[in-house]
Amino acid sequence: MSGRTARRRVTMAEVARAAGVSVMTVSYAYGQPGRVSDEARAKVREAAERLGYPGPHPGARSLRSGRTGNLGVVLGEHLTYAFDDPQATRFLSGVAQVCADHGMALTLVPVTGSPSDVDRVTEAAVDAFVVWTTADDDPVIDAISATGLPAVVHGGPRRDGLSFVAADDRAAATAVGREVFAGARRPGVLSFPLDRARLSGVTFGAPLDDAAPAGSGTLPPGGIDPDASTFRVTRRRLRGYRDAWAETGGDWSQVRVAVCSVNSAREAETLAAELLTGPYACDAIAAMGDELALGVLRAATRLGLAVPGDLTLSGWDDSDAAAPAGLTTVAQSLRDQGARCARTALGVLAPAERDTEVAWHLISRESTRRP
Amino acid sequence: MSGRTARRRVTMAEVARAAGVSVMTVSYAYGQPGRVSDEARAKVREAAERLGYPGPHPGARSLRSGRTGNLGVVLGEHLTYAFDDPQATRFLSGVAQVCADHGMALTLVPVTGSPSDVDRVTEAAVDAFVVWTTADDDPVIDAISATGLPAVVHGGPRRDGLSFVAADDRAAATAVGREVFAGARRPGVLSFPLDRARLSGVTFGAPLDDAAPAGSGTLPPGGIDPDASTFRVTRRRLRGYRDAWAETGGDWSQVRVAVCSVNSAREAETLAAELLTGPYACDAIAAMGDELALGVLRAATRLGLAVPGDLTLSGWDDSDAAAPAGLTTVAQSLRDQGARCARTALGVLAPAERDTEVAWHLISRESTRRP
DNA sequence: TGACATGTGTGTAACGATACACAAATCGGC
DNA sequence: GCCGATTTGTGTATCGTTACACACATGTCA
Repeated sequence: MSGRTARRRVTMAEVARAAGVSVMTVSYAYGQPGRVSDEARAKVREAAERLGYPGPHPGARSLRSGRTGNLGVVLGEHLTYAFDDPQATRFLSGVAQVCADHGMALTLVPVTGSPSDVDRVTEAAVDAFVVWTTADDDPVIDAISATGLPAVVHGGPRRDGLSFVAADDRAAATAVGREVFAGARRPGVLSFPLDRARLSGVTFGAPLDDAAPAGSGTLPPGGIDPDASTFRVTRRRLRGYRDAWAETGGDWSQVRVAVCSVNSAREAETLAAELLTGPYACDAIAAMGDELALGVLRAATRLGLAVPGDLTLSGWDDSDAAAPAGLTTVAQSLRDQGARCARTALGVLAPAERDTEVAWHLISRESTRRP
Repeated sequence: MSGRTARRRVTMAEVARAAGVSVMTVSYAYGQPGRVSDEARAKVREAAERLGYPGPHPGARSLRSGRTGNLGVVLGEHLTYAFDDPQATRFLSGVAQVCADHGMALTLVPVTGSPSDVDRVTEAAVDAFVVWTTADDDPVIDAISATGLPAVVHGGPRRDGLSFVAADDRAAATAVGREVFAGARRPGVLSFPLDRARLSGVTFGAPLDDAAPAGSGTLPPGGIDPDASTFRVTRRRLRGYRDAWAETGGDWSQVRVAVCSVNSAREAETLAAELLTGPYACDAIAAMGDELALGVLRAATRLGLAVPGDLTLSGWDDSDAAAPAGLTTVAQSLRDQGARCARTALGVLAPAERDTEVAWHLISRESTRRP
C-alpha cells in the first residue's frame, strides 16, 4: 500500500469559527502573538490543535506578506558541491549560522550547470540571495539581478546592484608566489578552471620559442592568458602569480600552468605528475587550493621528490590538512565570509560595509623553505 | 548609499497585456511551455524581458498549485551541523544529488534546539521532509507529522505515517563489538549522546558492587541503561555492544561507558584519557563514530599506549581518515542513504521500498588485531 | 474631567498565480 | 468531404493568508 490520503488542508477560517473569534485574530495569534490577548491566543491554539491545523500556509503567507523566511544560496557549481568541497562547506557553515540566528531557512538552489538553472533561480522562493563564486558570463547572475532581491556575491563576478565580498586575491597570490617562486628556476602553477568550459590540461603561460610541448589535455594551444579567465578568483590569482614571477625577472611564458577542471586532489595528482616530469619539470608549484597542493604532494612522493628539497609548494585556504602537511598557504576565514555575506544579504549589516574586501594572511610553513 | 528602491513587482497580467495574449497563455508559457505555440511563447518572453518580469511569483504559484519545489531537511542538531559534521555532510550530499536531479531546491530548516523550532518547521514551504536522526521525544517530529506532508526519517525515531530508513545498528554493533572486545578484560564504550539533554561524562554500564567511581562529568549516577536512550541509533548500538560483551560471558556492569555531548574528536580525546587511565583503564574501546575513535587514538598516543598492542579500538562509518589510521569500523554509505531518503520523500521510489533497512558491513583493520 | 495613548477585536480587499472547462482552429485518414 | 483527434487560446473562480483601517474598551495623566 502506498499513497497518503490527500488530507484536505484545514483553513484559518475554520479555526476561527471553531475558536469563536475572527480570522484576523487567528492570523495575529500566529504571526504577531503579542497582538492578541492571552485568552484569545489560548482559544486559537486549542481549536487549531483540535482541528489539526498545521499553521498558516507558507505560500499564502508569502504571497500576501512578501516575505518567505528563506535565504537562497546559489553555487557556481553543481549543487552537491555544497557538501563535497571543504571550502564551500566552510563558507556555508557561516551562512547557516547566521540563518539560524535569524530563524531563516537556508535554501540551496539546485544548479547543475544546465541552461534550466536560470529557471531554478527565478522559481526560488527566497528573500535574498548569496552567491558563491561563479563566472562573469554565468546567466544565473543576470537571473538573480532580474529578481530585484538583495544579493551578495562572494568571490565574483562584480555586478552593479549586487553586493560583493572577496579577498584581494591578486595581492595574496603575489605574496605567496614570491615565497614559493624564490630561488626557483622552473615555476609552475596549478590553477582552478579558467572559465565555464572547465577545460583541463598542462601548458605554458605563453608559447615558447623553441619546440616546447604545445599543451596537453583539452586546453587550447597558445598558452594561458590570465586576463582571459572569466572566473574572477582564478583571474586574479593567476595575475598575482605572474606578478610574483615577474619580480624575480622571469617571464610568464616560462611558467608551466596546469588547469584542473574541479577542485580535487585526485585530478591534481595526475596533472602534477605531468608538471613534475620531463625536460621542463617544475621545481616550484603554486596551487590555488590546499586540496590541489595535497595532490601535488602525493605526486611528488610517488616520484621520489622531496618537498621542499626538490620542490617548493604552496596552497590556499589553510584547510585542516595544511598544517600537518607543513604546507605554506594563504589563510582566510571562509566561515566568517559566509556569515558576512549572509548578514549583508539579510540587511543586518550597515550599508557602509556592504562592498567588502576581507582579510587574508600568508602562513609560511616548511613547504617553501628552500634549502 | 544603500536601500534598494522597492521596485514594484511586475505582474503576469501586465506581461499578458504587453504581449497581446491572455494571462493563461503567459502562465502556460512559464509553467508548461509545451502547451503554447512557439510564436506565443516568443511574444511572452519578449514582453517579459522588456518589462523586467522575473517569472511567476513563487508564493502565488505554490498557493494555487500546492507545490513548492522544495525538499525540506531537518536536522536533530543545530543547523550548522549540516556543514560541520562529516557524516551529516555526506548524507546531505546524497540528498542534494537527488534534489538536483529533480530540479528541487533543498531547504535546511533552521533548528537550533530551542522551542521555536516547531514553528520553523510549520513555516517551512516544502513539499516533503527528510529528517536526520533525532530523539524519540523531539517535538519537531510531531510538528512534521502534523503538516501531513510526506516525510522520511533517517536513523530514528520511528513513527506511524513517516517513512523510516536505517541500518540494523544493533546487529552491526554486535558484530564490531565481538571483534573489538575479543580477548579484552576491561572493555569500554565511547557513546553518542543518550538523549536530548546531551550530558557527557564517564561511568559504568551499571553500578559496581565495590567502591568504583560513581561517574564523572554531568552524567547521573547509577550507570547507563542502553534501553533508556531516546536516540534510536545510540540505543541500538549500546544494546549491540552489550550483546557482544555478553557473548564473551561478560556483564554490562563491567563495561565503562563514556558519553560525548557532540560528535567531535576533541571531546572524545578528553573522555578517552579518562577511560585509559586509573585502576579501571580500558584495554578495548568501541566508539560509535570514527571521529570519536580518532580522538581515542590521539589520547592513546599521548599516553604512550600502542594500538592494538595495549588497546583495541573500533569506530563507525568508515570515514576518509579510518583507512589510513588502520581503524576497524562499520561501513555504510551515508551518501546512498541520503539519496534513498530524498527519493522516498519525493515519491520516486516504489512504495514497497518505503520502509528500508540499509546495508552495512564490517571492515576489519589493524586496530582490532590483538597480538 | 477631558484628552490622548494603548490594547484588543473585527471586516474588507487584495496579494499573483493556476486548475479547469470550454472553444476555435488545424490536421490526418479514408 | 466529413469526423474525430490534436493543438492552441481564453475566461472564471478560486487558492489561504495578511495589510490596513476602523471600533471600542480601558488606562494614564494633567
